[in-house]
Amino acid sequence: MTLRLYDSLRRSVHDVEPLVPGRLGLYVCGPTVYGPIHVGNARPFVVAQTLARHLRRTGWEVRVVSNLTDINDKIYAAAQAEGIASVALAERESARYLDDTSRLGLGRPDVEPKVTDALPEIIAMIEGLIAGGHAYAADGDVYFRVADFPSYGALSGQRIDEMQPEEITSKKQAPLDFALWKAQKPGEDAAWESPWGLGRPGWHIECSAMAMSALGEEIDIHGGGIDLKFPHHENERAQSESITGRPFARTWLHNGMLRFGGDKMSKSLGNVDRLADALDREGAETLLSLFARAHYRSPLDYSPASLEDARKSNDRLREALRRAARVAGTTAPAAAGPLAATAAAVDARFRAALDDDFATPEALAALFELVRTLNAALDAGPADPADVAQARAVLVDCLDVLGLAGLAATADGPPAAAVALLQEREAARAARDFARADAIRDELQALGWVVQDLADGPELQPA
RNA sequence: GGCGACGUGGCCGAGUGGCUAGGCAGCGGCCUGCAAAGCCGUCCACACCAGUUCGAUUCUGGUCGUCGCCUCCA
Repeated sequence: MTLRLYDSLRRSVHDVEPLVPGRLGLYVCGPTVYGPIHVGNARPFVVAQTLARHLRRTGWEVRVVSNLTDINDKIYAAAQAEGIASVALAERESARYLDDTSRLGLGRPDVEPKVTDALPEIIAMIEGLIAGGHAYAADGDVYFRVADFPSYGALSGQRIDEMQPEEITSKKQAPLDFALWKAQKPGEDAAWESPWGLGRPGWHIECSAMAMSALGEEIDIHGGGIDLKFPHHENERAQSESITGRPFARTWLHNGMLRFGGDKMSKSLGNVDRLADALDREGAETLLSLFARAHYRSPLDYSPASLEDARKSNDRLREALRRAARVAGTTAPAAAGPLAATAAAVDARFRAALDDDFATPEALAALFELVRTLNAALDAGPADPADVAQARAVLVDCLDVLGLAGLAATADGPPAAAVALLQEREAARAARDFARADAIRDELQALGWVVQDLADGPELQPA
């Protein structure tokens, strides 16, 4: 099966043709670390990590690179507001970003470069741009000459003559020119040496430099939020292609925005839910399920109702896995029954859906088909344990791609007190004292355990 | 104002020129002491107006509306 992805530059879905057969390099723009990230910021991370999991499962060798921008105007501002050194603030927020995203349980990108570690590459690239006539130094600053890059605007669909840029700053030669290097300004407590004096890189150059450094001059896939398309990715493209004369990214991958209360979730609007808070409240699985429910390019509604839906669909998956585990035992996967056949078909459909522009909703639908078939088989009577084990294995395997394998985890058993109550309830039921039995069920509920009377006896599950 | 995306059933959310998306919720049934879980059946669609077509939710044009970008932004 061929991997197909939507390329923002070509504005269509196309077959992915890797630079090296069997291998894919993926660069995703990470955060500027000036404060805690919100749930929306997590979307590109989740898309990249889950896409990589799918690709690895289907035989690709994948290298994910995602940067931390730890030099930026906002970092100076935030540090000043707190009265601490900007370097200290960036380090603290970098660590916090790594902690927060790690809690999603999707692992880490293979490489996570920081701007502060990439100054030599950045400076070399700026020198190259100046040498090639694509950029010019001006009194400690360096600017990229946009007029020098004919296809500027092609990625974002902006036309240079239609753009209404801010008024020209004194050192720029043209309004659209953007900074590659900025001279240190008063109040900025950190600066780096360069051929143009003390200063720091502009916003866009670091991604070009770090992407090339980690993945080469041409990269397979470059991703990020769609709000980065302009100017960030447009500028990255201009810089990179000016210096190499080759396409920078073979596929530009952009995820849609998270909507919160009808608007894009963003720090500037203030309608944010911090990722750490959301993880505390909802847990990683609910958030990951929510992300998977919508196609990565679509806007995604983040609301109590959508979280509730995500939680409940996880419950359904968890319940099916639990039922299957009771029957499956430790049977070796040598199954060939009808359920195993369905499982195989669903696995194929799951992979095909993700290969087709990473259609997680369709992939999820395939899994629910297997859930329904599995439940029906379990309802129908004694099921072949090997078949059930096979179906369960496929479910777990597929869910793992989405970071949801934890739904198969067996919870810690109930405490002795709860077990005792359950036994008491069984005695009451045997005596047909249903009032007593129901009262005990309420007590168990209060302890956090739900009773289910199954065909082969009662079972306690975490509420 | 410019560029782009999109408008699907009670809600969320896929998809397709004629053939079941899926989840949640509702209704009926089975199972159950009851409940939960599950299964079966079922109601509720493709913003509006034209056009193309044997046939459009699916293509074309227009209208209205929503969202994103054009400034920091995942």
